[in-house]
Amino acid sequence: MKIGDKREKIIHSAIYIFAEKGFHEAKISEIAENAGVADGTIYLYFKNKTDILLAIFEEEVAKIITKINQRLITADDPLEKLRIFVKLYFNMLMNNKDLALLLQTELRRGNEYIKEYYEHKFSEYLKIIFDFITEGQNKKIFREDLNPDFVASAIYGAIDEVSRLVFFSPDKKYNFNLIIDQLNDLFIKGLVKKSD
Amino acid sequence: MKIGDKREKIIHSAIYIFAEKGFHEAKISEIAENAGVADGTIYLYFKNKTDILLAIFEEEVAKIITKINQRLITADDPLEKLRIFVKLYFNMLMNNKDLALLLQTELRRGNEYIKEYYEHKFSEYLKIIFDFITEGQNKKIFREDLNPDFVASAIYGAIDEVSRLVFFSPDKKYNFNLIIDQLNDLFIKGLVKKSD
DNA sequence: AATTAAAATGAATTATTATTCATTATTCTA
DNA sequence: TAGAATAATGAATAATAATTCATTTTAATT
Repeated sequence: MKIGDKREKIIHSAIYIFAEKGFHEAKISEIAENAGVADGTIYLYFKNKTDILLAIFEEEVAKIITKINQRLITADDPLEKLRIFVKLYFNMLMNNKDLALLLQTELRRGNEYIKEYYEHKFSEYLKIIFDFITEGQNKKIFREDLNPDFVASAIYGAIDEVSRLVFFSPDKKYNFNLIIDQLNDLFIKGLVKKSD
Repeated sequence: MKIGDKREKIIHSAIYIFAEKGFHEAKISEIAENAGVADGTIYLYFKNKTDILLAIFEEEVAKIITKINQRLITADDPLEKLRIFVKLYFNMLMNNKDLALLLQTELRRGNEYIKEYYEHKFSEYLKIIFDFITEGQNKKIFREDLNPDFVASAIYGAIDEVSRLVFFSPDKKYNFNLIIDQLNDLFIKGLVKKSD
């Protein structure tokens, strides 16, 4: 086994077990078993249980933010940026269910260690949206009367909750592209029927 | 002290402590101390720690749903129902910060005991929105191409996340009525500037 | 192949807290 | 008001699970 592989394995087992049971109900011994290592081995790679959670946030969230930002700089129309963001972010959630559930539950906790992280890193997420909203307002494409902070939170929260609808309706077969289009449509055009 | 008062006191202390620390970090002894009773007393009113959490969900969420439904039947325009819902629900979150934080964190957990509750009771929330959305579509007020399930989740998630923005920006003084108006505006008219 | 160094193990330890229950206080009843 | 019944207490118990570390295994070096 390559160096570094073991750490990766532990991280991925932890994402899975944390998502499955929640941080506190997840036992180190379960993570170790799932990763195929001994309990003690985990402590060679991580200071303690919390340290695993923080490593997941630090590393995995950073990957996502980087990926989204890289894609967004290829567009310059704010409307297109919104569409790209919704598509990328929603698809990312769908393709990383365990990580998504973990972020959605544990990132919300009030724990001191997480709170610090939350306030710092989570705002980067919102900043991505905030930026193309204000850009759109400056370019007179988006309405200027809406506070971009509220809009950023609203869009983020909406995507998040719709992803949970999908996760918790395992019986239903959803068309992800349809969901993405409809979310964009709702944000862009609103609910009300156009009088044409 | 009146009969029943003690149970109420424990419930309210639990809401406070659970919201502050999270369910698992909250100690029975802390809840007892805050409520001004002995640790053992809590077990005269509740089977165990989880039972307190479930009681909070059962009782407090039921109150909210009842209140919203009672108010909604006084309106018949779906657009007005949307406005009423957003206003009532957002204000409820603002006026019950501890309960709001508790619902937002613990209701998302994957625990078996909560999952059962979540799937049953949480859907009642979404059903409220779902109903006036479909009503609006049937009356040709709302666009019919949007899946009302997605819209319900999106609206719920948006309000929830904006409430967290407010909770976690204690320095900023937000005008709640402005937020409510802007949320409604976003849902109803969308982001894009009207070409007039 | 022998020696040293690094990595991994998992049983034992430790710390934490939910829960119990023998005891005490309070309230009710006749 | 005495005696029974009910409610409350909180120190002791029990259960759980994170963490440690003496020992073993594997890898690297000469």
